[in-house]
Amino acid sequence: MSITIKDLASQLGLSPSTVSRALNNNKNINQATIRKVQKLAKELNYKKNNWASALRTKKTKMIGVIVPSLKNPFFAHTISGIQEVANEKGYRVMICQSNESVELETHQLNTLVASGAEGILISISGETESYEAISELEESGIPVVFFDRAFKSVKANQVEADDYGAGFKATQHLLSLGCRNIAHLAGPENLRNCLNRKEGYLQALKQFKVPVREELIIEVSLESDEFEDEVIKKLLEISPKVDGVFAVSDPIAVQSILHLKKQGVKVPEQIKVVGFGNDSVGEVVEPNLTTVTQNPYDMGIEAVKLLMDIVDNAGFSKSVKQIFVDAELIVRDSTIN
Amino acid sequence: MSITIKDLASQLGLSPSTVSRALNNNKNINQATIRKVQKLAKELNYKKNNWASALRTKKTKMIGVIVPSLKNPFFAHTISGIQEVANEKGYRVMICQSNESVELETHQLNTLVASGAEGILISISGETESYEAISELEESGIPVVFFDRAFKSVKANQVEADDYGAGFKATQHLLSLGCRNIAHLAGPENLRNCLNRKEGYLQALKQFKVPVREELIIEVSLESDEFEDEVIKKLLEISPKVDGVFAVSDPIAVQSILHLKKQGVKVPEQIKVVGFGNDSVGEVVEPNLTTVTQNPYDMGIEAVKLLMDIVDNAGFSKSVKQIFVDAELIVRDSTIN
DNA sequence: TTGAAAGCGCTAACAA
DNA sequence: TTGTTAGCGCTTTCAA
Repeated sequence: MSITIKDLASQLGLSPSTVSRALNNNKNINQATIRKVQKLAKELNYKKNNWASALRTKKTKMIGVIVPSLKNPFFAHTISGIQEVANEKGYRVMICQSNESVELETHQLNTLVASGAEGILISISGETESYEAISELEESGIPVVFFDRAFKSVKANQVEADDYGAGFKATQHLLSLGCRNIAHLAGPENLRNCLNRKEGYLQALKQFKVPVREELIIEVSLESDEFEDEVIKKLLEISPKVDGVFAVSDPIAVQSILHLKKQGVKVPEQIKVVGFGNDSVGEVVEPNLTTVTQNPYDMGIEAVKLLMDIVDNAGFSKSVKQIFVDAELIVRDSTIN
Repeated sequence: MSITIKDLASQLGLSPSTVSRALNNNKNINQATIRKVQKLAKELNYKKNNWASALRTKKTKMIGVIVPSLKNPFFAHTISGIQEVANEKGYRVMICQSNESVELETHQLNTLVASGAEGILISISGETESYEAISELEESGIPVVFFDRAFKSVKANQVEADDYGAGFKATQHLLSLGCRNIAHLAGPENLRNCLNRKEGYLQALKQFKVPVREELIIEVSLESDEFEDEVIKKLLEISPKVDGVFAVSDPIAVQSILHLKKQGVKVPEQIKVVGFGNDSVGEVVEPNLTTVTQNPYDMGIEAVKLLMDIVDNAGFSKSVKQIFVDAELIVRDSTIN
């Protein structure tokens, strides 16, 4: 079929090992030979067989990434960061989606292992509650780094947005504008970062000595398609009247704004809204959405760097690193007029 | 390191070949043996080494996808469709981004080949002008299917939106609403689908006997970040006054609306705007954007099906298939009040 | 129904 | 600096 090292070797009257060395720019080899070999390789359009090489060296030069969904721009950006750095270091990246399903997630994990991923970056699905499948991986020597979403109870290598700080900043912003009845549209309880955003919200209230009211915290699905009129109705029935909303994500915040406007509520005059994540929709909705940004691209870069460090120093460092990527408040029209 | 067929064999007192057969559910083998082997495999958490297997069988069960950018939701959706079908058929998918650069694109192509992709799905970068690198692939026996973006001059297997029909529908919609001075914000000339959208625009004008005016066709970058005030200024200086805009993409259309509003122009009263692609931003901008949708998910599915057909009947069918996925007009507030 | 042996393409000791 | 040899883990003849 396609051309192999053996073919090159026989055409040049060299041994396969010499050709291999020449192709890999080995130092103990004649420069002239290198040129000769590489010239013919190019001519014949030789392409190295990565698996044969991987089989021999046990280095696949491949890492895996599992995200809940590529359709989420946040992950699209993270992956761009990951690929950027990985490719620079000569690593390929295999991207999988879990579609927020544990079953699929486990399947993808297995596939990645069977394909010889040297390390795995994962942002767990909303459903995932057990760390078992993943800890098994680590025991078998494949390092794992969590990014964006991790387990709340497990100490593991991870890179996260500083969700706590971000939730705090968002809420503080509303408080400093005079809001005292701030609702929080919260994400699922099992996702640590959603939880942390909520913690930030609670902490900010505490610091401003505003009592927490449970009815102001409404759990919503992260799928903004599933956003329901119900949520806004519930919100508007609360008394004393809600004057600020901190939403767990920008799409949710945008949906809220759209629904609020439909109900005749003026944003920001009557209710101020802050989102989370600096999604592009926030720049389009009117009023433009105030939000906190998580710098997904940077997060991807931090995550893959951490993973590569571990992969390169295989086995070393029993310690665990947790990196927080700073969040930043972006003030737009949905809170200030 | 990790557990191999040999390990299983020695623990069971069987030969590696028997174990291999048992794991692959070969028919010429005792059912009891199969059970025994698979039980132990599960116990010891055996994971097949895909490369070793690929090296032997020449079947990698892997296909590659190259897209300009994952950040473009269109491609994110297409890829979801691709992965869905591919995974169902037991294929893995390797996703690469070209970042709209030919150089990177070629590099990714090489990597995919070296990694043993059995077929490649590609949506070419805005820069790519030569078909050479890709035809080389096909000669070496790796089938290629283009999707969404292909070369205008080359007959190849491809799945595209019916850009022509979509451009026609969009323009026809504006014409039927009474617009007679319709500007077209066009994409780069080397992308066939951009060209086809323009052709649809031209054809619709012709059918309505509206003369084409070159100054109404303004070429813009596809990167909506790079959208310039200039474009709108130029647009507003044209006389007789522009009363409709057909933009090559939704982000461009949205940018236009935002800039028009900034200039005090009322949409749709003074200028009606139609986009292309049914991007989520279109549902958020005010007025909501009228657009034509390309069904990216379906396109991904069609493309991967076509590829898998070719891969499965390797070498067969010297003929070339071109599939057009129907586009559909979605009327919203940016054209009707 | 099972086993022995060979080989996919590559690389790394070791020897020359 | 180059060649010889062996083997990564798997599958597949061929023989038993």
